Amino acid sequence: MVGEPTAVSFLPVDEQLQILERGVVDLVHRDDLRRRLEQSRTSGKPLRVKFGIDPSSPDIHLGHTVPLRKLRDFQRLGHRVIVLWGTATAMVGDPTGRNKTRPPLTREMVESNKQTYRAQVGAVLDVSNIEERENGEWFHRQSFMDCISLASRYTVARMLERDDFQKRHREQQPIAVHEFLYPLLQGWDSVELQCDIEIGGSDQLFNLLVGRDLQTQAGQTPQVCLTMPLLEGLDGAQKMSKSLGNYVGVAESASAQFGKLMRVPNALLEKYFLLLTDVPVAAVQPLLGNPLEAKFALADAVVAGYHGVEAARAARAEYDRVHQQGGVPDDLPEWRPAADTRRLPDGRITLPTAIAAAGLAASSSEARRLIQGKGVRIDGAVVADVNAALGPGSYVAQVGKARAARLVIDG
RNA sequence: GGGCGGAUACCAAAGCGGCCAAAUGGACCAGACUGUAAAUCUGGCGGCUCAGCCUUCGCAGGUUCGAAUCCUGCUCCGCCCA
Repeated sequence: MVGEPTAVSFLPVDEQLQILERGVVDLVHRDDLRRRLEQSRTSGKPLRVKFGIDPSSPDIHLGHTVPLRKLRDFQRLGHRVIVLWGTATAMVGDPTGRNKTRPPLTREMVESNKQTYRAQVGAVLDVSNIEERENGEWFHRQSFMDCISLASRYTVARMLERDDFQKRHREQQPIAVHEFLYPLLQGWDSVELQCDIEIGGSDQLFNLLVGRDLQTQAGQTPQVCLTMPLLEGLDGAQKMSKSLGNYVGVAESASAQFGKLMRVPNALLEKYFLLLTDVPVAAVQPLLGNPLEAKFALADAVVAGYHGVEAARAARAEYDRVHQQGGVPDDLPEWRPAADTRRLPDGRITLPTAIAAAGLAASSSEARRLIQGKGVRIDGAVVADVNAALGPGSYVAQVGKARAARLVIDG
């Protein structure tokens, strides 16, 4: 989705504030933000709003879009969005929320992650109208003595104020010295970029606040810090993350996104509406009375944002057919036996072999167990026989309600 | 630098010479129920050409008819003292 043309003149401050405060967790300080908005409106000068992205993983999901959407709000209101690629900081590794030291990334990994990331950020922001920077610009050319100088601006006691450091310290988990440096690096970015505002996840508050201190020391007006909630994933418990498998990817197909959003726990519906859609708060409440309908509305809104209204409609129709009428999904992945696929003497392929080879099960042993557990259907009929085998032909194989493929076996 | 203790499957954690592919809980998968989700119940949860066979209990050797369990060395981790 692409933003509307940049506003020529700014909206009244109260209207801007109303939009900007949606979903926000921390705002340090609200009065500062108001003052800055007033100044920018008077002077006609947009605010500089920074968001740092450490390209430490290659894909972005709906959890990442929460702060990105906030940036988009700023962008649409005519402010200057700065996406700061943490090419240097990604190699240090943000200790936030970690209970152990992050493994360092190589420069190559960082660069390739950045490329994929960048393409996906465009799904939320108008990337033709942002300022892109890298903190490698300054950190890669600074000397060790610069680093010492930066480190001297903050005390150990202040670093230890952080919950996660405190916890690790108390539990006698290791904290590497460079981890103390991370917040300083992030804060220094704000000095270099002369930010008016920095946005981050709510776990980033400490890092954002360090930026204020460093800016003050550097003679700049300290930035406004604005944090957004962390979004729980589909399991309803943990933060959305790729490694936990509880995510909805920005780059996923419309039907995949739709199906996943229909699996969001009811308890999270309101939060998802607030953070992932533009549906007015007042309009959300009445929807929640009927969780199923609300969920359809949510999935519609989100999928339409990434794939368009038509695709969302089609995804919904498909969902209806597949999940509510037990049908078969569109766009079945097609599997054909490879040359080395094991066959019976008569040329047939056993079902467990085919199911596993087609990627519907992790192994033929698992496929076998699934069959025994009545979890496998061929052309809509449950297969009970572990020793079933497929001759030439085309079959629709389904495992559970989510996995399906078309098996095409030649003679 | 000194003194202890530990490394078991995705995670946590039993086992301490055969009855161990390895208890139990969580996560996860499938089934029943449910127009979503949740709850509940059932089954599964190393691999294979699967009533049998093969590979696993930090790594490498050794003792034994037989080892996750005993011995030796190595690596890593935690605790306590300095």
